Amino acid sequence: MRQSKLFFKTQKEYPKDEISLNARLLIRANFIDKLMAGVYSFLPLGWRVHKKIENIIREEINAIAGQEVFLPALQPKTIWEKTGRWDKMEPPLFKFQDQHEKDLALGSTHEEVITDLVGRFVNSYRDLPLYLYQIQNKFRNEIRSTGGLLRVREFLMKDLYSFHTSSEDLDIYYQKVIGAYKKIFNRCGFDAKIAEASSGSIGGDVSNEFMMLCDTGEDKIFYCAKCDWAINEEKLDKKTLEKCPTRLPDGRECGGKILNGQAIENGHVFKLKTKYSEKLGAYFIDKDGNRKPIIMGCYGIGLGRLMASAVEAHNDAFGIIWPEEIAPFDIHLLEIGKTTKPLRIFTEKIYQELEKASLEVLYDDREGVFAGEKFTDADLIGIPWRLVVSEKTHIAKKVELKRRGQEKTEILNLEEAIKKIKLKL
RNA sequence: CGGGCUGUAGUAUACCGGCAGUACGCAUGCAUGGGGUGCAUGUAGACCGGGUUCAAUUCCCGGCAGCCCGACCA
Repeated sequence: MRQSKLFFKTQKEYPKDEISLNARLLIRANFIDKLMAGVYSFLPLGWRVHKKIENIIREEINAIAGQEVFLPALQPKTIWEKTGRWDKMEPPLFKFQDQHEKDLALGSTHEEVITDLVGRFVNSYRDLPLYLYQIQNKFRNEIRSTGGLLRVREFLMKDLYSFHTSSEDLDIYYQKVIGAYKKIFNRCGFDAKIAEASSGSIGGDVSNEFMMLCDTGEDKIFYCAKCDWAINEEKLDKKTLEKCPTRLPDGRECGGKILNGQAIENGHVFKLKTKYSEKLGAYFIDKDGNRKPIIMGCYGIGLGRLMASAVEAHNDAFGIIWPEEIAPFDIHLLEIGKTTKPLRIFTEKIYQELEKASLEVLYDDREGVFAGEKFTDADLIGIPWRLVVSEKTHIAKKVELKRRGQEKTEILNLEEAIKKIKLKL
């Protein structure tokens, strides 16, 4: 992508009135734009990051047999009344009426819709288990939006729903989802702690939150220094914890030291059991001919929040430092100094070679922009590798390679640089 | 929703009860070309409504909007 053509303009100042680090960086670096409190546009750079997160999630959920669907955001009051959540979810349910004064809601979550759907299609134990997910906009009439992208009123969520014939089968799949989630969060650049949590308005008796340690997080957790076990403070009814209670595969206790800190909740998984299936009439006939409610689980990840968390976790005084897998591009190619024809030909060739090597390149080909501004922009945007070309390197037939967040600059030829980048990627 | 703070060019800000200033941006020109370059010219602004006053961007009231604290939230 040629930067001169990119719909994008970094700002010289941080936005006033934004305290939240992710909002300050993402707005200033022009990844997102705020339309109103808790409602943001994703601009080309930001949308690329968002898409990468989306694809990572899709890959990992497909890998555990998830089938992607797309459910409506516009939902009738009737199904919400069946579960008793029409009144209970206000807020955060957005409610309004259509032309015919029929009550509607914008989906803040999709248990009702999916359970209604599955209930009408699943009749037999032979149809189960079933794993359906979507990546779709959720609308939440939050009392207050906070922390930039951390808590917004409209956002894309990956929500997966599983349907089983038994609790045992749910338990097995629940663990599979936890495994997939670990991979997703690792690929997005951080280790998540898996916290025992309370279920809130979603319900069910067991739930786990995927927590990223971060001083600006809204939740306080107690976590193990050795493994990924944790517990949300709200779940910890005053009993003190000294050692990690997790059972290792060999049956011993983990016994790791317990620490505490603030964390951001990036995902939440629930064992719903039959809470929704009973109310919405989602039953199946088992092997012995008995009619039983379907056993359910549900599993959510907020994509924008995940993106914000990555920014909160990876930055320095100069800007964002994207983890490789979710960076908007692999390489930021800068041509600096006065643009002369021979230099431009040299840089264009490098740009082509990089793309030929299947690398994603943002090419700062802007003319008349000073080196300092290009460097400052590059640091702010935070693409993992910076490749600089100038009259100096042109004469030497070399490029300068620097990794965002590290001091060292290397001067080498293009083939060596590509090799190096590919090894790290 | 309750509490607190705040609304001045695209952005960040200054001053003021009496014609609204600066920096960046943007446009044009010349110079320049390795960490937001220099000079010149131009461009663009008081959230909305009411009140007090000879006069309101400034003071008062009401809206609206933003941020922050509270709310079992992906």
